[in-house]
Amino acid sequence: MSTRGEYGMRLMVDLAKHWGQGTVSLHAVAEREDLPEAYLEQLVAVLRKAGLVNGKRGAGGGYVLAREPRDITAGDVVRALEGPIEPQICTAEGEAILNCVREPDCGTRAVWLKLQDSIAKALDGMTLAELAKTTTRERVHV
Amino acid sequence: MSTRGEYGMRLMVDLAKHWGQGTVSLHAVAEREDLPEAYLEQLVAVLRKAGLVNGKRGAGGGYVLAREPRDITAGDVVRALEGPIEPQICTAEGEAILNCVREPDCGTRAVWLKLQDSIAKALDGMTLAELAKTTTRERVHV
DNA sequence: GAATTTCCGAGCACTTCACTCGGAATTGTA
DNA sequence: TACAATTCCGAGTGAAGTGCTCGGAAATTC
Repeated sequence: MSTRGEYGMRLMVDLAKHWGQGTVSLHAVAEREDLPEAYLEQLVAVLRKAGLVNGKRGAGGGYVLAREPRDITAGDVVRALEGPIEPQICTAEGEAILNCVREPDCGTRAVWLKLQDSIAKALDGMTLAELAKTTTRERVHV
Repeated sequence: MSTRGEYGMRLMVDLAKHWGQGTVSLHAVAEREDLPEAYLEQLVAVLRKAGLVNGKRGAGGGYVLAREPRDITAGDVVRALEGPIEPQICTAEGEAILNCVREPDCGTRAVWLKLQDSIAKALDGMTLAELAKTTTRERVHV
């Protein structure tokens, strides 16, 4: 997981916190979250193309979540920024690609399938609405 | 997850399959698994330093698992080859490092903590013994 | 028309990935 | 003792990805 996912998530959670309050400029987000603004521009472009945010140009413009915070999951954000959740090539999400040359049902495939499933369940189970109003201490019990 | 993890896992599962049959040469593994032998050399060096395999030099030499297959988990292998399981800096395994500048309990931290926990549980729950004797179709139900 | 803001593309230093290569040290076998 | 098979070790390399910066065009509001 790179900073793309981290920064992007911070950005999206920030937008979720300001849901219903009109557009939010990247400048404001960058300052609040202490992130490089020019870099955020790149990331938000990807999120926009993925249909997760809408941008409005001009003075007083900014970004808004394209859907309600409760309808956007952490999985949506991660998938947009880091690509599909697939630890290995032989576990592509959606398609069943088998590239294990010698054995089509190699034992190691089980590892990646289970891992992928585990990651996807964890990320798809969290919505921006939850993340926006909850602190770590309350939510996570490791 | 890079090919280091994939190749390394295939290597370890192969060794597990030949557990009790003496040493296995990298040449044999590379041929069976259709992997670049010279590259495997690098990976197995890491696994050896991590105490997961033992090497024996000379003709008829090769590698053996350092412990019984049921005492080595997929998590051991991944951690050795890909580093500690930590999706973000702020979720280092073992230590509690907080580097979120503005908010020490930022909401996004919950994402990474939950994700990390999920990955670790999945990987630490699979042993080489299981993987060695089971095919994908039997084990995984996605 | 001027300030603000999103859009867009290019570029850049750095690191990692996925290897290859050459060679030394060790061990079994003929 | 020669030799082949191995593990060990370090260095190097091309391609890709990371994490940015920069310049500028287009749209919108005041």
